[in-house]
Amino acid sequence: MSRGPSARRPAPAGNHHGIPDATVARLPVYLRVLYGMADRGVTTVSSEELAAAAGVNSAKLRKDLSHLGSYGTRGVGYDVEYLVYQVSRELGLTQDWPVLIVGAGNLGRALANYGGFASRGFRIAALLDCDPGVVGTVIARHTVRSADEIEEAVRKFDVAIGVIATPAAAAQNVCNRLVAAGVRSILNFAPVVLNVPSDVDVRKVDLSIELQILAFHAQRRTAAARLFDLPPGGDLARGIAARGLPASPAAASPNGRSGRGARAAAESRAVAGSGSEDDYTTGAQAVGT
Amino acid sequence: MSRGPSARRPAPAGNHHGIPDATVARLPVYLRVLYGMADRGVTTVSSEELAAAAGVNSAKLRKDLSHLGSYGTRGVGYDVEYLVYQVSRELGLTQDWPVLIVGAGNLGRALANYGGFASRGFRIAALLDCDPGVVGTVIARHTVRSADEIEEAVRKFDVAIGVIATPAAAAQNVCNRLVAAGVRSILNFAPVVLNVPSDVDVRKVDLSIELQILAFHAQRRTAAARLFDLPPGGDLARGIAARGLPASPAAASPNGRSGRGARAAAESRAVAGSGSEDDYTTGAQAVGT
DNA sequence: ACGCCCTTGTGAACGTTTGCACAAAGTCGC
DNA sequence: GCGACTTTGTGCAAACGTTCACAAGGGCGT
Ligand SMILES: NC(=O)c1ccc[n+]([C@@H]2O[C@H](COP(=O)([O-])OP(=O)(O)OC[C@H]3O[C@@H](n4cnc5c(N)ncnc54)[C@H](O)[C@@H]3O)[C@@H](O)[C@H]2O)c1
Ligand SMILES: NC(=O)c1ccc[n+]([C@@H]2O[C@H](COP(=O)([O-])OP(=O)(O)OC[C@H]3O[C@@H](n4cnc5c(N)ncnc54)[C@H](O)[C@@H]3O)[C@@H](O)[C@H]2O)c1
Repeated sequence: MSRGPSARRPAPAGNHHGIPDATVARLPVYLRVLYGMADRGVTTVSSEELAAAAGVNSAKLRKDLSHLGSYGTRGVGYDVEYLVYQVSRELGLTQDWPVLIVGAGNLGRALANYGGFASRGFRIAALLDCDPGVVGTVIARHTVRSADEIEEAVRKFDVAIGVIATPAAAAQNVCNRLVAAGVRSILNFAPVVLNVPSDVDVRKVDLSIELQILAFHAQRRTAAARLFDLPPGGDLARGIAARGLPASPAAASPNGRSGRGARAAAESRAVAGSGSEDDYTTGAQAVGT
Repeated sequence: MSRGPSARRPAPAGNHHGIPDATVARLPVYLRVLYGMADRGVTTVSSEELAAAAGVNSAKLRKDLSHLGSYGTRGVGYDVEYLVYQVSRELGLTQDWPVLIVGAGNLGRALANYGGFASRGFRIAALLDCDPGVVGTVIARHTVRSADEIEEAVRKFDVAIGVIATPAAAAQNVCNRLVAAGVRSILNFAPVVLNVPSDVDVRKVDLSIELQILAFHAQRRTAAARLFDLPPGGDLARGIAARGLPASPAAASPNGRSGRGARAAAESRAVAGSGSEDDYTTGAQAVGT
């Protein structure tokens, strides 16, 4: 697995297995919307309505659902309850998934306390940490166990999904142990590229990356706003690209005036070494997801 | 914005703006790896090495970097420090980004306490909550303010990025107020599809969706393992698709024996109404990201 | 000064995803 | 029972993303 390109069935015509990744990623959204509708007493929904609620194009929604089978009724729409069942089944949510959380720090605790965790069949099997001061404490009804017990916990609770919420420096090691213990699905919160065998499926959640993507677009927006302050063909990027770090650090945020005001450029951070205790890296694993 | 399809420049030949979204999403990973290398004293890196460390194909890495300009040296590779600077600049990280966090619960607190937050120029401007019991308390050196002050805080701190860490039921409302106050970049942790004007950029982080995607692949894996227990052309999905909920609830996990043992199917959850206090939905916004 | 060798940058092929548009299929009113 | 109307399911083309493979370019040894 490891959601890289590599393995994926070419999806032969009579496609019953081989649901596109893009579709799989949207099914949980549809499911959440469907649950909401069921709660409000809606019994039937058209692709148009469902698509609007999920924020997608209705054709895309129909194509997505068509991968699961023909569960709609032409002229009417989809039966909400029935569709909930079908989507749940396809996603494997009709069974329970014991989840092991490694790292009971800020994030691990938040996850353990999170109610929505259990709502789709994910059950916290155990919570591990290596800090003797934390081991033994109780978090959300779970007594934190020692990180030495990874293998034991995986076996004992038949853990299928491991969550890594340790500092980046420990993540690869924890990952290796989870994999060695038989875990094949890992959700990684540490900002590291994990190195895993190809049959292991890793997904990452990286807050910092999300913020950086937002920053990119935000910058793009304000850059567009000052579009007319610059020479028409002007290319400020290549202008300073004559190699050797830019003459003036301030070159990065030229002609100040912009919507949000060009704040003091934090050059030292951008130019040289690390920024946090967290930086770290090794190995290879698909980066896109 | 709202990273949906809609707006994106066709990227005319002389492409200097219009970096593909897929590339933008990977730049932060490259950046992190580069920082790590800089810390270890590496001064030069080839696309092959950098790609391996980031877990991507080297051709993809080169193409990604080529969108920023020609910053490599043939026969040699890339200068680490220089590349760090260029990627940072492209992402808009050479300026500071004041971030406003709304919702100081489990997650909001974890975010506020998170050190790596500040490492790329993201600075927590303020932390808001609506619970009188929480307002006034101090979290990570920030005194929690009242959620009534959204507009004021946005103005006062020149907030560009808003983080929503409230329960799902409050998210759309908070979002509306952030947008009205001028925030154009939002990171949403609540499991809701936010409805925003097209010039607002929303990214979501949804733990539950990630787990569900993992569960899908995990199920697929174990299904493959029992491949030979079923009739060759057998299609258990359509078998019960003759409408009307499946005769026997257990139909979802037929012939038990599978790698991980078919656990008690949580039918009640899968079939009918909601599962958590969180389910909720409205509006439209791109679902893929 | 020259040529070898290494690595970048990119053209072109391929696979995946999206969205349009419409025929097929079913419902509902009469 | 039938015809009009609604909505699904899908063929197709365009957009987007990934990967291969190699020519162009630059450093370095001689
Ligand atoms: N807190 C956030 O908002 C946030 C946001 C994004 C990413 N992250 C990432 O998530 C991870 C956890 O963040 P956090 O804020 O909870 O950090 P934290 O320092 O609060 O907690 C980390 C916990 O892991 C434990 N630990 C360390 N090594 C371990 C090991 N080998 N085995 C088991 N446990 C071990 C520590 O004892 C500590 O309790 C970090 O990698 C961080 O970069 C956190
Ligand atoms: N904790 C997790 O691990 C986790 C994981 C995934 C998703 N989420 C989602 O993140 C969100 C926050 O999760 P949490 O665990 O921190 O919840 P929480 O209940 O611990 O905290 C929510 C906080 O938001 C505050 N709040 C409520 N309405 C508000 C409003 N209108 N304005 C400002 N503040 C308001 C509450 O007072 C509370 O302090 C939820 O939507 C949850 O579904 C949480």
